[in-house]
Amino acid sequence: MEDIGPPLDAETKVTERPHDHKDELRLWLRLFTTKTVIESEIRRRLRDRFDTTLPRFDLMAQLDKSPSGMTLGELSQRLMVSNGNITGLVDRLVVQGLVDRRAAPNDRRSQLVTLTAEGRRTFRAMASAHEDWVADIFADLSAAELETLMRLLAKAKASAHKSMNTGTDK
Amino acid sequence: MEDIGPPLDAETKVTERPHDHKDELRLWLRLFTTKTVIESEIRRRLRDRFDTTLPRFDLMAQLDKSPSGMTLGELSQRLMVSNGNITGLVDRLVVQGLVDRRAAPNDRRSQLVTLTAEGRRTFRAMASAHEDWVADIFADLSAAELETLMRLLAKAKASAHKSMNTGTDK
DNA sequence: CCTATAAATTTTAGGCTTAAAGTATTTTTT
DNA sequence: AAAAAATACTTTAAGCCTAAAATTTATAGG
Repeated sequence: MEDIGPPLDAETKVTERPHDHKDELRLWLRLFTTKTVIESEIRRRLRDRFDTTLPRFDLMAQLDKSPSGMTLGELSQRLMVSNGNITGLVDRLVVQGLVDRRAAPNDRRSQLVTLTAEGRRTFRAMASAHEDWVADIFADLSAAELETLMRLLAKAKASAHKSMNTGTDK
Repeated sequence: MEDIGPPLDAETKVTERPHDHKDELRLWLRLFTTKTVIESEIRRRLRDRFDTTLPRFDLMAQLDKSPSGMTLGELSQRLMVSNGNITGLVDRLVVQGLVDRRAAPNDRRSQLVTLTAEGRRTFRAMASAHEDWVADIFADLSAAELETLMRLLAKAKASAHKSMNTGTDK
């Protein structure tokens, strides 16, 4: 039998005897490693077959969905990365001739970024291969399992967001 | 009606008419963003409350589990990062006085890395807070949902590993 | 013993990333 | 209109990360 120690009063019980959170920790570790394994495979393929990187691919994917172009600020928000990061990423894509950067019509602070014709052609080829890679990576999961994962990950993300606002110490 | 084009022989059918893989793509995107959201929150808390980074925390976690120390090569494998990366991380932790680096007994090529007394004390405090953060982040998921996620992520990881070895073009 | 190969680590060059400070422009307030 | 605040972006300093080349030490074969 388990020794539960001396009796505790009601107020201190929870903090004195927190149930352990090893399961959540294990889940977080597994989420982390699963993502790492998949991501490093995708990065490797992008590099080997298209001589590009995941951040550049992601940026181009956003632009492909916005034919009229996006500002650096919009890209920063969509890709969830800092402004300064986008500056450098766009710089390198401009050098490669895959995107264009031009002044926004009404605001001289802003710049509109668009795919060049070559950028669009290149992206479409990469996206097609990428879709196949991902399908291959998840090939062993049934449609029902995919759906369950989608739902639970959404729930996890929502839970995480909630804990950021109401969390122990922000 | 859809024009399915000329008849295809059995061998080429699958590759000529792949069903679309948008679901897998969406799942990958969700896995990615879920991990990003959680990870950036954890990084922020590690920085704000302990003035450290996730890679350093992860490295110290490995050392905490190996009281007799680990070589740089072992750390590299466990953390799934390159050798050169570990060199720099250990350098910075040595400067901070959190880890020690000493020659391995039987092989002058190797070095054994261990937590210092302060490193161990510091890590234990961080690990305890970290466990609480993660529990908080996943608070809205039931035990059954945690278990399902664990299982499906393991399956996804296994599927990914398989596709790396047998994949379209390695 | 000597040479070739392997293993452990470091170095190098380059890219990604952030937070914080700085610049230019626009909008709001007074 | 002038001053103040906000917005869009760039720069800076520092850390993380990789692949590939280089260095040092160990091991194996002759």
